Amino acid sequence: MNYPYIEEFRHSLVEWFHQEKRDLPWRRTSDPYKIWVSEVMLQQTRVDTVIPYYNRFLDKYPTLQSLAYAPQEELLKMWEGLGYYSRARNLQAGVKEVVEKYDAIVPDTRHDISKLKGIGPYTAGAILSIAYNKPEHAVDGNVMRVLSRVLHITEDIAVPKTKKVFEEAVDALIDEDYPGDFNQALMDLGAMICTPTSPKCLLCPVRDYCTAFQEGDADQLPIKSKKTKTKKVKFDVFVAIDKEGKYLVEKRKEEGLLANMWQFPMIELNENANSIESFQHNYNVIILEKADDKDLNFKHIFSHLTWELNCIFVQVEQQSTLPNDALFLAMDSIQALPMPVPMLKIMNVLN
DNA sequence: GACTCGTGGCC
DNA sequence: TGGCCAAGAGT
Repeated sequence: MNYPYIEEFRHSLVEWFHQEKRDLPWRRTSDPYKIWVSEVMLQQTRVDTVIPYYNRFLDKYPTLQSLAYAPQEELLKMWEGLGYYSRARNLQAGVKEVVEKYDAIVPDTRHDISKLKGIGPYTAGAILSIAYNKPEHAVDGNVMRVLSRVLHITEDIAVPKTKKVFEEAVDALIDEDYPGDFNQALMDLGAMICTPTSPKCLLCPVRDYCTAFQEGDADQLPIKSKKTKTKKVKFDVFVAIDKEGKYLVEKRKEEGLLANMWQFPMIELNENANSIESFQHNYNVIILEKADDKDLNFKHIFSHLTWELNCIFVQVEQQSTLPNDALFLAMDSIQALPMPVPMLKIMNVLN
């Protein structure tokens, strides 16, 4: 885009934003911490999903200090159902570093803020531009979609290197008087007008500057290569209750999928193994009775794999010590633990 | 650079 | 219904 159209583009975009921007909770504050929380929650997550989590989270942790030293189990419970749970752990680590190393002031340079856990190129630019009014790019999926159309960029946005093209484009286009509004305007435009399918070009404030609109191929952009299919993994899930009416639960490993979340014991189904024997052996219990009348069998689809879960409801007796991170707990105690959605589905059946 | 890491909504 | 997505970051 050439001068003077850049200036007209900026003005039209920011003016539209001032008129049409959505009233969102994190737009009612200038607290860098609260904007930080919102940006982390919004990573790969829809606005409508985030809103109630955001409100509850800041009610519980209104300041950097209140989050920095919160118990991790409580923190995960606040994040329960939101997904990508490492975000919560990284956010707390970053917040703790700000409290201890930066005297509880969120850094205002890309150099420093990018060192914090959980803050990558996008989140750094979002916080700097929105909270500190710094002219920094914040390129997310929305921005790549909008600018791929406006500037008719046809490189594959699934290739990481392509993001640099868009960052340089934002650097050239950004409104240095209103960088936060400019960045948010691109995102709101992507969410409300310049949508992935059926873009509302006739309502677009910058269609006069949009090459794809002129070419009539906005719905063909951006170019994005496909992903690979998800793998399937089968488990038997043992919902085991003892004589006191307590259920056997265990804490997952501290790294990887659903790290540190709680679950009913799961035995992966292999061709050469008996899951019932494995369960009794691994957890030092014997099955007294199996409830064949109950039946719960369902799939849970993650972004990169699918669980096929078959629940087995049993009464058990403990024979010796349980493995680490496994214990029998009463139902109301289990409900205070952070559990992933597939386990919450099982919990619902028990109530 | 390719994988990993959640969930709910949409068509 | 299955695939695709939605304000990415870590490894």
